Amino acid sequence: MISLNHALDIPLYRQLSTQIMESVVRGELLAGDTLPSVRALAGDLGVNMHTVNKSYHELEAKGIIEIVPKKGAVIKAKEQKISTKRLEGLSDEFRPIVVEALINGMNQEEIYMLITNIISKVRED
Amino acid sequence: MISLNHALDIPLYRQLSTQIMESVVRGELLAGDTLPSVRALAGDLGVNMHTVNKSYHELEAKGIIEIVPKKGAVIKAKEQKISTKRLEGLSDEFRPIVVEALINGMNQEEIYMLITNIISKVRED
DNA sequence: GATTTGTTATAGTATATATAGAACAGATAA
DNA sequence: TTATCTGTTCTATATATACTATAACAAATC
Repeated sequence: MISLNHALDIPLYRQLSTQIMESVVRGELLAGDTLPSVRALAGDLGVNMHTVNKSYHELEAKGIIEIVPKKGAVIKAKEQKISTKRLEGLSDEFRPIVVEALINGMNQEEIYMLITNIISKVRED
Repeated sequence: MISLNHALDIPLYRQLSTQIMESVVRGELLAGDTLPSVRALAGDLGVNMHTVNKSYHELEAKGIIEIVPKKGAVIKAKEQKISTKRLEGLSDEFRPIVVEALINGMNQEEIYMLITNIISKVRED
């Protein structure tokens, strides 16, 4: 179930993208599955159609779904090997948070455990 | 040396905060050291005084520096144990990026290696 | 033929980011 | 003491982003 929180300082369209990605990671959404139409999902979530549309296009840019005009959004098969470019992008995103962890006194091992806990949580929910 | 990139979609004040935190992690800035005045640093970096001021207050909110009005910004001693609240905050920040890594085909071990590489880079620079 | 689809366009509001200039009061240095 | 520097506060402007709202279009579907 998807739930958006207007109180967070995380954009609604991004919250939606992340939750759809988590569903894919959990195996709830499989390659070939179709996402609801932008209007239908917007109605369910109580947000504007354009907000859902923005999320879908973000997911398409990440290579997670394929949007077929006049038809729908389909989950793509997971990639086997991560591209160097995407790996660099992830590194840039991880870096400032890793720095924050280090400055708060966490060592490498503790960061590993935090990552492990997060992966468990994602798979649980 | 601090360098801000106007082309990135990362706010200037946040780029500054992150780079100061990296200097602390590297041991270039030690507890008790004083940061340049907001006007002086703004002049060096070619940005507005308020931008530096916002960065300093962000660092103060994170517990990294202490701003003494009319005097300056001083690096605080590193905390020994991370608080539960801050750990939850870090978890929330890590989560969407971990999900992105997983969805791009990375497994736990590969994420570990990425973290290790990032830590090395931060300490090198 | 009617509905649904993603797309495109226009418009409005709110917030965030960054700049600019001015003024204040306290601390520091000459 | 005087002058300078400090962080703070205020007003103002410009731009970008986020979100909503409404409308219309053409193609696919029922």
